[in-house]
Amino acid sequence: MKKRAPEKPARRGTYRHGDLRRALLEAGVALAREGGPEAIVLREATRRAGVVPNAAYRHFASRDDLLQAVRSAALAELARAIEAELAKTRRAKTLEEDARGALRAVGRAYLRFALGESGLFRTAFATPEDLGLGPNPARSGQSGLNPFELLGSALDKFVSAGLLPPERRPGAEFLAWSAVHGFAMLILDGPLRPVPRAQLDAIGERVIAMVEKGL
Amino acid sequence: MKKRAPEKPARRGTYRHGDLRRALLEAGVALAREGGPEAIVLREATRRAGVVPNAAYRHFASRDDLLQAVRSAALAELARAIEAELAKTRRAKTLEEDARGALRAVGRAYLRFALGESGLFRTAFATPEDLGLGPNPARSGQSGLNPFELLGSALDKFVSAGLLPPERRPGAEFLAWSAVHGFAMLILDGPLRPVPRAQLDAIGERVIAMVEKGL
DNA sequence: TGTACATCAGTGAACGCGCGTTCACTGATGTAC
DNA sequence: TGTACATCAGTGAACGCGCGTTCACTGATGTAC
Repeated sequence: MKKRAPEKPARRGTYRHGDLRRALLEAGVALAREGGPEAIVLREATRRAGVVPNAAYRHFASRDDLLQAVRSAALAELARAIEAELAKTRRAKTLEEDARGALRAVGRAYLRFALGESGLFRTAFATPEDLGLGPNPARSGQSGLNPFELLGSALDKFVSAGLLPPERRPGAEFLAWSAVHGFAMLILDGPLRPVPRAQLDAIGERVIAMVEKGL
Repeated sequence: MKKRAPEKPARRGTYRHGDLRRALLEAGVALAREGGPEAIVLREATRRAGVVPNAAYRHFASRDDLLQAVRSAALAELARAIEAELAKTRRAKTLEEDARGALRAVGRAYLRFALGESGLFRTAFATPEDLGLGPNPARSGQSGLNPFELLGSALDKFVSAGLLPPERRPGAEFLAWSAVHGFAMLILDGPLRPVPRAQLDAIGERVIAMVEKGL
């Protein structure tokens, strides 16, 4: 029984909103954070922005257009989370330690984001029109790399360190990504949901170790 | 622009249907096969069964009740697919070869099912109330084992063959499952969707190899 | 074997829901002269 | 500096959609006597 805000706009004072596009996008991100992609509801976003429902159409062509914008924002937030974890781990003594550290950091950050921001995580992977492995500033962190590219650069280090034969480098992203992504999915809407967090973290470490060893 | 069947029941002759519960379940499975869990629509199932919409409530408490029944059927079908693949691979010379063969069979069947029956696959993992790793005849194949248990028994062979230290056996299902499940998800509604099938199969083999090596 | 009756599977009609989206509008802003 | 006007952001009202679900009903079946 959610209390429902009145359909009419909240008080605003000015006739013009000023920055409605940004307000709608932020409302969309908030909705996604709270309830995943299906919680991104045009009318609710306009309610939160204090504006009449159809006003959204000045800034987004459709509900899906808003969804895709939120999705990009979610990917960018994931990229920043990975970057932050990488920054904590930098500077190992050997190339090998450095490479291993980077891959584990990417994996850990990915899993932490999936569990801690599950709404945004699910939104980031909501069935997309543009699948977007390629460079895209709207989906990148401060480094200008998106999550996929960040994983790729960790794998490049594996090659540099001699831990991964160059001929197995192409496509290696998908191996690592599959393991960690699958684990996240089994938790988020799969059979691992009831397992307590501490135990999940332990299995998560094993998943990452499996990738490291199995690549 | 789907053509819409008339809401009124198709001709039937008899007032009683005879086996409406089964008919609704089968319609539900067909819908899931065609379009995944969200395609399981009560009214459409009753249309296909040639019955008025509310007749469904004689046999299912709600739409979700039907969904869960379809979900169990989908899991059972997955179990049978795995069993079929296992049956093809049986009888290797050594325990070791046998174990590896079993694990690869499970992985291959899982991926083939995910790609070939993506609607049922997604339904099998639609967010569940009963998460169901435990034994459940409605979700099992001929062996009486459900998909999770079939994976488990392949891993038991790894332990018997000395390929996996017994202390790492608990939870090993989740490692293997994560990798293969994640790969399936990246294809079904993730960034691997546009990749051609042949290439996916190749990466799939590498994912399974990673699990085998990384466990 | 025949009839009365309880059972309950399927019918008929109707709800409310909240959404995305369209249309014709109004009124604030900023630019051209 | 002052006014006329085009622009276009936000308003107001309304749709249709198809769904899941509820209610009071009808009519076939099978069982008890």
